[in-house]
Amino acid sequence: MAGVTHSTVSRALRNSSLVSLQTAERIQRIAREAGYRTSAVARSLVTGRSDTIGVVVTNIADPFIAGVVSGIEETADEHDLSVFLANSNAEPEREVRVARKFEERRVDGIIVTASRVGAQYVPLLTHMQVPIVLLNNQHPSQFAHSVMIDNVQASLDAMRYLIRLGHRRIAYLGDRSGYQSDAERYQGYHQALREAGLPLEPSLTVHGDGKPEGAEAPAAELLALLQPPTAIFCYNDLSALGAMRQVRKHGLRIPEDISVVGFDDLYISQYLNPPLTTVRQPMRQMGRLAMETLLLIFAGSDSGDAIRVPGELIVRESTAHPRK
Amino acid sequence: MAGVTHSTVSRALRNSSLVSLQTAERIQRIAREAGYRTSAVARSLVTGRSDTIGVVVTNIADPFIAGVVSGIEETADEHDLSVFLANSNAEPEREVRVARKFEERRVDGIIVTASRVGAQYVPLLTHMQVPIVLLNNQHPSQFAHSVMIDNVQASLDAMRYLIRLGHRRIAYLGDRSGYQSDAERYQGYHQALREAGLPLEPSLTVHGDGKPEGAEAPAAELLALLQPPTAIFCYNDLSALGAMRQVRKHGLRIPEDISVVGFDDLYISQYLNPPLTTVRQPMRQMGRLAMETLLLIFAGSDSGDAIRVPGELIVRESTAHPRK
DNA sequence: CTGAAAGCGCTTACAG
DNA sequence: CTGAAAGCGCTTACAG
Repeated sequence: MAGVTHSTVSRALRNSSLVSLQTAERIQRIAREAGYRTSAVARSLVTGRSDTIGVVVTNIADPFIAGVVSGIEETADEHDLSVFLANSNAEPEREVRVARKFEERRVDGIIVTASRVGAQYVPLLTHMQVPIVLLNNQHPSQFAHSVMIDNVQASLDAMRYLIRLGHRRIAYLGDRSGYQSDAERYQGYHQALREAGLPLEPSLTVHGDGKPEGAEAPAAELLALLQPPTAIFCYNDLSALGAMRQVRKHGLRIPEDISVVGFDDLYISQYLNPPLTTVRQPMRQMGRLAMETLLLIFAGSDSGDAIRVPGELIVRESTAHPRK
Repeated sequence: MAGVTHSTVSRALRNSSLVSLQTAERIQRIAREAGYRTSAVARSLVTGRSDTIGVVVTNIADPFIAGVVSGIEETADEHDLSVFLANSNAEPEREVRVARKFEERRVDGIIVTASRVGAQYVPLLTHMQVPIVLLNNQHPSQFAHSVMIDNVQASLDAMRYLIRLGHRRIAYLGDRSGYQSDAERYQGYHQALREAGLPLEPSLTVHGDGKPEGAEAPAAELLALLQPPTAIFCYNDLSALGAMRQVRKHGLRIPEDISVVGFDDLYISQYLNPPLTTVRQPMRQMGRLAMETLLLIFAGSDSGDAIRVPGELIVRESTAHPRK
């Protein structure tokens, strides 16, 4: 106690204009000396806002996701919001469970990255009291708010580039089928082939799981073909990593014998040997956009837009003209 | 209202034994149908526990840190704790600021990864009300609780391996000097040289910044030496990435012309070309240990130990016997 | 087994 | 500019 009440202290600490400058300063000094720290939980209870958001990710160790979270955290911090982080392990039930937990914690909003929540779960998420923004969600749904990379345009760009180099037999090494981003990237692949009058050969489309290990077997299949492809367009950089290893195992050189293109432009991709040609997803900026969408919702301007972010083809040394 | 009071509802939802099974079930059903979600913030206010921990990291986009956070989150989730995540950008003031913010949020504990908080800040952290565990902290300090990789042993192992291969001119490409992990890894380097009766040549020790870009200039210096090293022991895998690129730029081959060793064993290191020989830090497990230390403190068994985790040398294809 | 009461630590109209 | 009072949504002894 410093001679005043409760209320005055509260006002002094929040810099209310309803308190004289000198008492305010005195109180702040005493508070500092005593090591007083306002209880954000008590404040939340009365204000009804927690100044907190929840981020659910499939796996924080995935470098794409870590980049996105970095952008989210940065923006949240600028606005004095704290962020809860939870992994879903790409399990839909878990995703719903952690979202519910966030709701109990009275977060002001939730961002879900690469949501795996399918049709059966959407209602559970939709009926939550908390605004939700989806980033690169893997199931088309009626969510009002989302931030997504423009997969079709981006893979179209990458494919057109390969075709311009002279490639005629281009393979697509996808993610597990069924997810939206895989379907859209395949769509770009397909469309580019059609544009160029090239046949869509089924044996040139294979599926991994978005990780290096998972890409090795399908890449091997491709290389074992009677007429192997001269270029492989991969679902993401991690898949490209597995494909490249497999290419080397077969004694082939990149890009002389076969070109490889990735998707994401992970931080490390420029340091690979050879540096990887890929489509850049501006992960940090996408995280930022998702957070800003939430901020807009908090401010009441509920636009309800689905934001599409363009990808950018980054040409490096893993691609070249085909052999013959 | 379902015919009972406040208190009974609270008891029913928390599965208290002080309530009849049938009323409990009825209440739970009604709660579910009404979409009722307990307010964790109100609960925290009365219980005095938030079931929440804060994790401060230098940069979540760093793959080592993402691995650690993954282990923390996993363990926290198993114990029904939610985790706050904040980046410090390796700025000591910011680190203190976010730790304070966590204190306001009444987290039950804090884990700081790769703390950059130097001597002048330690008191600020020490005087907090919340238990703190440091993971790979970068300044020796009087913190009771810490989890650290055994840097000296690990780099000793790596160096002994290189010496056994026949290398006599081995360089150390470190982090910015002044940090504990750099100092300790250098110590292992130094000690191994002494053991083998090899001279400690100053020009063979250079400093980067723990990132690929930052390693390129010092690596170039090394390669420009009249007698360049036959092996480079790098502070971490990211530095090794930059060093390897520089080696290639100089037209040299790895490992035929020069061997490269990293530290961390990032997920992607096994997929590099060539796959990187490195010291594995069990990041996930280290995160888990930090969280378990916090759990122990919560349970009152305040051991006060500093945990040292051994590193493991992983031999891959970036190392070989020296040329001549 | 259930209810009535107090209280966790704040904020914020409402008076003065 | 400051104080007294109510209340945010829970939990938990205390009675019964």
